[in-house]
Amino acid sequence: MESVRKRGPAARPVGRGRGGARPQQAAQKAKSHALIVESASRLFRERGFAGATVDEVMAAAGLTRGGFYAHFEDKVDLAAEALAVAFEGSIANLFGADMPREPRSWRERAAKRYLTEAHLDNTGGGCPLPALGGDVARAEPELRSATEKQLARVLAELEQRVGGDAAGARQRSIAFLATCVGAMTLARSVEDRAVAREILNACRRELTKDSE
Amino acid sequence: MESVRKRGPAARPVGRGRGGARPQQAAQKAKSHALIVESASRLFRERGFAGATVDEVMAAAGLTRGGFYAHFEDKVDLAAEALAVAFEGSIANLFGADMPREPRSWRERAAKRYLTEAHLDNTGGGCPLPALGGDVARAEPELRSATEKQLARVLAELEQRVGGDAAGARQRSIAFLATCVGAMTLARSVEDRAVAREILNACRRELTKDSE
DNA sequence: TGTACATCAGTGAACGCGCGTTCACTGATGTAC
DNA sequence: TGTACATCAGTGAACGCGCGTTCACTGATGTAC
Repeated sequence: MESVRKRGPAARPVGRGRGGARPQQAAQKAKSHALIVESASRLFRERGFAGATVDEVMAAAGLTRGGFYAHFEDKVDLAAEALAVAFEGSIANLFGADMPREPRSWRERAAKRYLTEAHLDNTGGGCPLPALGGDVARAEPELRSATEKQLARVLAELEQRVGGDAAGARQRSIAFLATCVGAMTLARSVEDRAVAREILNACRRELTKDSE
Repeated sequence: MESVRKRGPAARPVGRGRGGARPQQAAQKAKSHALIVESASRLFRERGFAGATVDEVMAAAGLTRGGFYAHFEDKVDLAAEALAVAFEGSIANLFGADMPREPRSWRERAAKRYLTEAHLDNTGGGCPLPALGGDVARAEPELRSATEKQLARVLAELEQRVGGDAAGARQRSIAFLATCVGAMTLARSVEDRAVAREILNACRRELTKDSE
């Protein structure tokens, strides 16, 4: 994970001699692929990129290790896809159709959803930023580029929801997200549940107070 | 690092037969000990607990691997000490005698110091919370207890500096710290320097704006 | 229609490597007599 | 004062283990003729 990656065209030699398309097999493979990525997305968030092994990810997807490299160039490649899937879930959770559109209501609902004990305990299914931000910071540039792209999406959505004067919307969006991510990071870094709760509650109140 | 630790009294058998104290040797050992912890503190922040090996830490301290277990029970033990040293530095940096005592000035100086490119690039010498928060969250409980203790110190200092009405001081302190930690986490998670800078600047402005 | 055959997702043993940890040893220090 | 000896910080080879990755193989699928 730390080391440089051997490159190469990885030329998938699809020289099918006579046969036509094999949609059945392709569909099966796509299904397995998605299963592997979902398993990885959860396991990586729970244990970090280095803490979850290729073996464990494949086993969680009901497969064996050997098949892995027919799906991914290497573990970093998997990490990039797993990260994207994790962001997808987070974005759907915070900006889905079930969320209010009025800024003040949205902020309250979003902060209540994010800064909660359920999320604290659900690292594997939660926001990838507190779960993997530290890992991404020291990983391959490709993972930071992937994160950057997803972060831009999150911020674009946020700008349409935070409310307040339009001029400061982007600044407030960034700070809102930073506070959420920092709060979860801090809350998960302490052992005492009461302290964790206090951190989450303090930030929730601060993010939904009137002046904001 | 993930596994449970073998316990045991680790009874250092100091049954000195005839000799008295050996202050020279003890002093030498203490010096080495401090060197190892400082090297670890930097390397762990840079690469994570799993990313820096016992070998590398000892080499950085000018020693060889074998001596390690005369200083520490295991790698987790080292991590706990390294974490404490990192917090010490961060606390000195934000609450030292060279910082203003007036709340508004302090906030400006603190945010300017923390949310800066120099800090962004200095993971190994910077705040342990964005650098190791994610690692601590999934590490041994002992590391979370250590973090909790240090966090309490940071918050106690913060409460005396953030300003505003006394009733909300703790809440504002927690949110202030969360925003700082989240901002650095986000900024380090993207590849484009301009984006990182925007994140840091947005949070700095938000934390020092008038209404706060 | 039947059959030979090409394809390919997935298997599982094996590889090389690096990690945390152990342990018999070394050499400098300084005390006891 | 001199010398034998106990102490102990640090050395470096070795250990067992688990990781990411490779590769020859299997068995199901479905096409070509």
